[in-house]
Amino acid sequence: MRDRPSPASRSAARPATISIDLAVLSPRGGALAALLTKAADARARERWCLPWDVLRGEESLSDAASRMVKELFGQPTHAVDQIRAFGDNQRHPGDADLSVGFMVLVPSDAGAALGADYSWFAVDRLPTLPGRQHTILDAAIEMVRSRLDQSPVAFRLLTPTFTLSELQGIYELLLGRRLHKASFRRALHAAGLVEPTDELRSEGRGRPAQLFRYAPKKRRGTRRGVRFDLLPG
Amino acid sequence: MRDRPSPASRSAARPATISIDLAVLSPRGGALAALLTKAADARARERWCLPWDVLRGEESLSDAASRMVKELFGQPTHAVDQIRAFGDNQRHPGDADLSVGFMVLVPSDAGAALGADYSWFAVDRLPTLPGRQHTILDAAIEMVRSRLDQSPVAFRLLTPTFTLSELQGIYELLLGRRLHKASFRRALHAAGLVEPTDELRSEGRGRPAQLFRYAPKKRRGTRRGVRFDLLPG
DNA sequence: TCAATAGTGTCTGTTAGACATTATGGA
DNA sequence: TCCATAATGTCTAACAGACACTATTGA
Repeated sequence: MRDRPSPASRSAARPATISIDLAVLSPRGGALAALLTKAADARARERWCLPWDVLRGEESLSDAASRMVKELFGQPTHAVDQIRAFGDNQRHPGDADLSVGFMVLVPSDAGAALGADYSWFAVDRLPTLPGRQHTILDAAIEMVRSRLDQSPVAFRLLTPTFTLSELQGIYELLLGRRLHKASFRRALHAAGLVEPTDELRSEGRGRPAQLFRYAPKKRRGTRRGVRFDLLPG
Repeated sequence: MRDRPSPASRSAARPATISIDLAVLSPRGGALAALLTKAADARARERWCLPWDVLRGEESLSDAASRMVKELFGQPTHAVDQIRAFGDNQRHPGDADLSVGFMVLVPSDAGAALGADYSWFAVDRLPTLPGRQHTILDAAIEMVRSRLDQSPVAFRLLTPTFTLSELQGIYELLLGRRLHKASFRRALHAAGLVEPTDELRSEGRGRPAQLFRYAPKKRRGTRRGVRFDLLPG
């Protein structure tokens, strides 16, 4: 590259097959879970893997991922975020040369119409996955955690209206750490991310909780990211 | 995807050519600059573009990027970070179906041996680039900015030893905002990222500055990212 | 001596983190 | 009534942000 690359060196290009792999994350039973699907491997054993497909025709990467999400969940379109490309020599169920991973966050009520080949697994209780897909899933989890305090990813894991305890639960799930309730609410109020509805929800015994919706105020004056108070543990 | 994809639908795969594109960033003349190279386009006009190459053989993505960096800069190996894959229908100089962008951060003294086909351009004074590479460069700049307070990217833009004013200059460059000197140093000390050497550097007139090196302490007790004080402006 | 840059001490308003208390439902 | 959960008020230590000052060199 110190000299301009010769046409000869560039001709070493090898056409490659590209897959799109989805890391679909959702809160299930108090834990962060990933959506896996059953696939028979070469020896006809049943194995679990991430939902994936090959990239078609002139389709763009994000269009392909959105199409797959629509096929999985139907009309309500969930946002997709590209993680990155994964091209090391790890195993992929489609033997793709290159896989582009996408992170999809869905609320706990999504996926009711999924077929029997699909199941949710808590991310700390995963079955064995093809090596590359395991890497993709790890990267997705790290991505959602790292974005927690900069972007409203938590709300994509919640139904349109939610209680503040549910919201706090999402943060605790992703941070793996208990948060302080009063400080959490104060920080949330300062961030101006939610607004109350006039509905309440009674959750067994105890005082009913007010329902909130995600309603970010235009711009918060402070440069700081939304940082929430942590318990000493 | 609600039903398992049929072999027929998966057979729609189209072999693709993949390029590796480098967004090499470095501080030059008080501004953040990108390394571009001259390339003749189809009509033999000279155009500038990011350094790129096709992905070869069984080479992994990061190996390919590292190889390109080594070819550009020689022995001292600079770290590479993948940005993401770029596959939309924007123009690429090699007409690659898919391009994987990498961010490379190099100090201001790197690149002395680069050929005449290479030149640094301040990122706010760029020539016209192929559309996809412009997108890659924008993503690289956003990436380095977003990582500033979470990971030690600033030190990769500095020589091994540096003055605190130089370090502060890097932060100001990337944040596009002046910082408060005393607060910057206090926050830096609290973060435990640097240690003084016993050398001084005299920079024209004024008191000579102590040289520091990057030496992160194992773990800072605070959960917070390294956040530096900002001037009101 | 002046100018210019390096580096430090201290003050203050804000807030993270913790405590305690009240509110409101179900069993 | 008791208990469980929701929601709010207040205290305190820590710190962001700012100001003012000292230190050390070249011109």
